[in-house]
Amino acid sequence: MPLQFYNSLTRQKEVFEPLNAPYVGMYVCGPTVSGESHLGHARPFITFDVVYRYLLHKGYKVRYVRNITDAGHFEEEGKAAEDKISSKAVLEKLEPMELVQKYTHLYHWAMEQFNNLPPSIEPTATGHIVEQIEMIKTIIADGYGYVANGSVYFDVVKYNDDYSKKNQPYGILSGRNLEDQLDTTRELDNQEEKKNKVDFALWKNAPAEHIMRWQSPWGEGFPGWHIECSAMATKYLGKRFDIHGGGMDLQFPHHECEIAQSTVCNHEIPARYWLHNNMITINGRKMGKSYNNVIKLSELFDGSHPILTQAYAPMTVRFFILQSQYRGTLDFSNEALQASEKALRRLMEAYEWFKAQSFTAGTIASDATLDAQLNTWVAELETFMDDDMNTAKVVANLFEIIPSINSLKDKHIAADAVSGNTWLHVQQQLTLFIENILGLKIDTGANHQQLTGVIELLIEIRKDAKSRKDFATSDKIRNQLADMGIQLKDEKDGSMSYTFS
RNA sequence: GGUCCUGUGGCCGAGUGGCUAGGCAGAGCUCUGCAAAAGCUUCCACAGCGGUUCGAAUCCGCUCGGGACCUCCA
Repeated sequence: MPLQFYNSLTRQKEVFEPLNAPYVGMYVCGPTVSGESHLGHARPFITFDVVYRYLLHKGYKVRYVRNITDAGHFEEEGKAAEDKISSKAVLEKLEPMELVQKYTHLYHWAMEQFNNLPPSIEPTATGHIVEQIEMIKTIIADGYGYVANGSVYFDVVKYNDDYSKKNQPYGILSGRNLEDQLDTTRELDNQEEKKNKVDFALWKNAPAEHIMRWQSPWGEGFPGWHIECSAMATKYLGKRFDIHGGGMDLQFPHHECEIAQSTVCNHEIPARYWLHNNMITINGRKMGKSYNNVIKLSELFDGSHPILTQAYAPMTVRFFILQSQYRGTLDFSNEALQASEKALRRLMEAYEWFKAQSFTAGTIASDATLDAQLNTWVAELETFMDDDMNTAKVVANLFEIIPSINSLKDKHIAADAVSGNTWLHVQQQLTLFIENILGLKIDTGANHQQLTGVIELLIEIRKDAKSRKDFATSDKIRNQLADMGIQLKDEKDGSMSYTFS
C-alpha cells in the first residue's frame, strides 16, 4: 500500500505523491514565542516530527520548514489579563526581543527533550519583514489589498467573488461559506477601517506604544497575523509545495488566509496536502489560555502543576501522544499518562535487551507459526504508517511482539523457535520503527558513571548476601534502593538489573 | 445563531459490515527465598431507540450527551 495522508483540503485520504520527487517540501506552523509552550503545543511538533522522520525513511529528501513567530503583540506572559494601559508599562520595562529570546530557548529545549529532529530551516517572522512587505505590495497591486489609515487589509469579498469562479472560494479549506461569516464575525478593533468585517490585516499601523515596528510604504507598523507564513513558505519551499501542517485550530482563519494570500501572489494554492492534528483535551476540554487549563511543558516535566500527581518524562509524553492517531482528540489525565509511562518502560526494556542479542542468519525455525506471526506483525508496521500515520496501530503491534522477546529472554521459548533471519529482521525493524520513526529513545535515567558504579557494587554485595541466604541484607539493599527510585530485579539467570523510576 | 466533529469496557485508545486491536488497572496461575519483572489465562464494551442487511461498534434516521471552529490560539 502506498503512503496516504488525510488531506483536510479535499477531506479524504489521498496517496502521497510529491510534486517533484524525491524532493518534498513541508511547512509546519511553529510557536509564537511570547510564552512558554504547553502540552497542547507538543502534539503538532511531535506529530509532524514523525511525519518528517517517516518521509525520510521513505527515501525522500525533505526540506522541513517550521517558523518561529516573534512579531506581533508581545506582552509578558501572565500579564495579558491586565488592561492595555498597564501592559503598556510592561512593554516599557521589557524589550520584546528579550521575551522572544527567552521563550525561543525554552522552546528549543523542549523540542530537544521530546527528541524532535530540528527542522531544515527555522525562519523567524522578524527576519522576513522585507519578504512580507513585498508580498503585501503584490496583493495591493493585484487589487486584493487596500490601505486604510496606515494599515493594509485583504479584501476577502473581492477575492471570494473572483476566485469562486475558479472553484477556489474563500473558505475552501475550512468548508465555510462567506455569507455565514458576514453575519457572525465579532467586532474587532478598527473594524470601521475595513470594507467588510471578514477582511483581515496584512499590515497594521503601529500605535505609539507599540515597540515592535518597522518602516513600510504605508508607514511604521508590523505585519498581520497570517502573512509571515505565506512569505516564508514561498521563500523556502516555492510557490507550490507538498505538505502544510499545523493544529486543527489553525485551519480557520490562519490557513485559510494563507491560502488566499498565496493564491493571489502565486496563482495557486500553496500546498497540495494540508495535514491537521487534533487537540489535546483535559477533562474533555481543549487546553488553552481561555479555559485556564494550560499545563506548561516545564511543569509537566517536573510535576509542578497542581493537576499533576507526578512528573512525566518527555518520552512518556511523546509515547502518550503516539498511542493515538493524530487526527483524533486525545484526552489527558494522570491515569492515562501513568499507563503510558508503564507501557513505555515495558516496551523499552524488552527492546533494549533484544537489541543487544546476536543471532545467526540461516538457522531454521522450529516453530513455523510463531516465525510467520512475527514476520506478519513486523510487516504490518509500515502498512499502518502508510495509512495516514496510524501510530496507534504501530504501537499496538509492537506490543504484540514484546511477549515473544520476553519469552526468549526468560527462555520460555527456545532461540531456535524462530529463524535467525527472522530474529535479525525483527531487530532491525524494531530499531527502525521505535528509534528512527517514532523517535523514542531509551531513557537511561541517571546516566552518571559514578552512580552506575555504586549500583554495580551494591548488586555485587547483594549477590553475595543472597548466595549466603542472608536475605535480610539482600532485602535491605533492594528496599532502600527502591525508596530512592532505583528498582532492582532478579533475572532468571541469576543476574540483577536495575531501572530508575 | 452558523459550520463541523464526536459518544467504544474502570481509564486512555484502535477499529467505516462478518475475524481477540493494544496499553494501564482488576482476577487467577507459573516462575521466585520473598518481591518486582516476565509469561500464560481471564473479567469488563461499542450512549439510547428505531431502520437497512443473512449479518452493524461500523451504514441511515431520531433522541440524549460531549467537543471544536466562527476571535490570538497547536
